[in-house]
Amino acid sequence: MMREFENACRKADLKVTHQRLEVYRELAQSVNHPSAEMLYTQLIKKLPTISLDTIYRALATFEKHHLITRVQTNKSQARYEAKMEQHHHAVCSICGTITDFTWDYFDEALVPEELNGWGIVNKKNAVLEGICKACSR
Amino acid sequence: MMREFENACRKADLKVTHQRLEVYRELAQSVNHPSAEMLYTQLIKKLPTISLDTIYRALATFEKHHLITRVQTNKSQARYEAKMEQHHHAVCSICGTITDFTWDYFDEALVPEELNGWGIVNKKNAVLEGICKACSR
DNA sequence: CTAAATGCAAAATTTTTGCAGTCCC
DNA sequence: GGGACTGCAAAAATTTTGCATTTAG
Repeated sequence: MMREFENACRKADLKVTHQRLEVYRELAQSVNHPSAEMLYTQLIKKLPTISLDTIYRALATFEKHHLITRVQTNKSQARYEAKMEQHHHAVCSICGTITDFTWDYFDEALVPEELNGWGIVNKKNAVLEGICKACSR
Repeated sequence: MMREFENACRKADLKVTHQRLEVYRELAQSVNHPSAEMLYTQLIKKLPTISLDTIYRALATFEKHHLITRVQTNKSQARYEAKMEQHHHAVCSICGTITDFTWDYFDEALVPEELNGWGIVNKKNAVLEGICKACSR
């Protein structure tokens, strides 16, 4: 996985630095779509000298080169994910947890006629909102 | 429309103030899913003494009472809309414009089995990303 | 060696809060 | 009149930037 990432960096003319590798590794291992701050809290344990702005810069760079995705949220903090395969999100309104899921039926659907003149559609995602099992007790 | 809003406020025990009415009116008239800042720029023309924090507070209050919606974006600024009928968004990656559309086929679809154990789904939305007509030249 | 990346500090942006005064109900 | 709301100012939270130094290629 890290091998793939390194190759993607080289292909994009990005230098493979220790910090970038660790930021990516931490993000890829996370299941919780972390923010820059959350990554920082984790990373500083292993890399005591890493700075928050390096993480911001790494994330922005990765996103620009489509190595990671900035997740759509309605919270003030930006959150990220390394998973690039087509998938969707279910967001708990109480705890804010974002759960990934796949939905072939949706992926195969054609966009409505209403959008025919809109432009070029590159990405099509579903966002569900509700209350997760854990919070509904 | 403003009448409806006033009633909704009373039902929610919210005082109907001049500022709140104007914030709501401006948002309801906007087609561009504005941010607090954008609303402020508009509103100050008519209400020279209104402050930005009042707008933030009004928006937060309206959202809490489900009178408006905070739109999911991957930009740092929060954006809002007054339209509460079920609809979806197409976002232009270049200019950031958010276009509303309806999609009955999607609305009627059942969520995938994979999500059966997740919890209670309250809302189901599609977000398309692409390049709008104007930007694709 | 050189351009790009990092760390530090400082600034910019966006949002929230405390408090005194004002206004709706 | 009383509690909710507003405006002001100040703070908090989040993100970006300038610059000297370090590092990957």
